Amino acid sequence: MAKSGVASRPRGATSTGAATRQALVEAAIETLKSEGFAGTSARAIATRAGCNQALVFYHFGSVVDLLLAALDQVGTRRMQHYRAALGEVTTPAGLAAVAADVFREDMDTGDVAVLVEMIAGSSSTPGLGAEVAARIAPWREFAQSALEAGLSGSPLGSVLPLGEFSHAAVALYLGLEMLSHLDGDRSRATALFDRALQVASLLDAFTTSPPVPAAKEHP
Amino acid sequence: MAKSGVASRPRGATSTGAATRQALVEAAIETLKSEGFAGTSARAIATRAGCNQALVFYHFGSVVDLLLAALDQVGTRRMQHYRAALGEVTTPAGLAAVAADVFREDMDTGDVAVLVEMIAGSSSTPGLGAEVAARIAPWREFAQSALEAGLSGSPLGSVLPLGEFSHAAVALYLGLEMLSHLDGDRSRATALFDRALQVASLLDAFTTSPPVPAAKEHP
DNA sequence: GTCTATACTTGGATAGAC
DNA sequence: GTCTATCCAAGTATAGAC
Repeated sequence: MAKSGVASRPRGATSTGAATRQALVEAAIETLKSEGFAGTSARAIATRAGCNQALVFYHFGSVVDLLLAALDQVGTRRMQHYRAALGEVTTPAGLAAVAADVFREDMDTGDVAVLVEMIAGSSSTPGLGAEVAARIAPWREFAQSALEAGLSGSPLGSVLPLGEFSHAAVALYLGLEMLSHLDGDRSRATALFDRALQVASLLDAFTTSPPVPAAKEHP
Repeated sequence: MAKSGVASRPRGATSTGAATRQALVEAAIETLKSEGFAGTSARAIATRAGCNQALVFYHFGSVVDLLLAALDQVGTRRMQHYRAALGEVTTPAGLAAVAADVFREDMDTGDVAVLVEMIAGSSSTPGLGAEVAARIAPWREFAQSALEAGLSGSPLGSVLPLGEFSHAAVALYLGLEMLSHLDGDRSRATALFDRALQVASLLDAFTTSPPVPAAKEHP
């Protein structure tokens, strides 16, 4: 009911405040990445957003609610990107290649660190755990559909227990991010994805891939 | 220097203070498990230990130093237990059975949650990351020797890149704990270990190996 | 060694001026 | 919508009595 239409805002004013709202979300994300859950206070966020601490409570009511909004943002952002990257993946090697790519990006952006910090931080705030869990669930579903897509051509697809594998995939992803972030060394994780690509390519070779209309990739 | 010998303590006195020191470490562990890194303050720990908040600083100098002592304690404790459980494992199925057992225990005790909280909490305190990383390293080494032991009889042992796999194993372990702890649902993780046991048993069957003593217990 | 008391800092949250 | 000012709770850490 508030937040209503058209917003006849005065000349030159800094928009409707939606801009600062967005700035706060973005600042919350960055603060979670670099300072962790324990270091992400209303003051720290506001400073990074270049605005006043009180605005956190005006726009979001509380710090944790802002943090959840940040988690939502990073979630939908990454999910869109993952879906696009998954694109026309139909083979194990294709899946592995995309996974390696995407993981490398996630190391660079640090987006997954936001997830990790929110999960670990959940223990300290009553009720937060359930909220975070609800926002993690889609990732498991996505992982499963990715596995299905990548193994659709392979006999493995109908044999492997994809429900359990998808859970493992999410867990592994989070664990790798956590360890890489800890010592700042992503080489171990990338080496692992390289290896996965090798194995997947081997799988491809064993699978008679009949149609596969020579992809529409462009160089 | 300090902490010197023999401590001719008065009759009936509560030992030399080593007892409260230990109580503080134990309380720190429990607080990390239930309140998370962000919720683990000197006051919270002292309350749980049944002593005064000032003793944290008397015995450990700072909260983070106590937390690191707690991490050490949980680390050596679990490492001892893991080594014992690994015992005479020489086959994939044996390894999988032990791993499932041990993970189930870790879910119950929550010891791995301490690791996870410390890793995630590292971001918020300068210098803590390196300390924690140093204490994680032994786990990767242990995982590797466990894999070597479990695959010693199998041709897989000489083919698989154990260095990379051990890193993945640690990451997976941490990730599974994190997710299980989040929604309080350990069924997904245990289902996964059950599945691993099936696969490992299959591997055993393909490997002509001498009579092997069966796993110690089964449901 | 352990406690009480206290100094100082930071954080969450609200009221009110602009 | 945004800022200043402020209240209050909680945290780290130290000093000093017992």
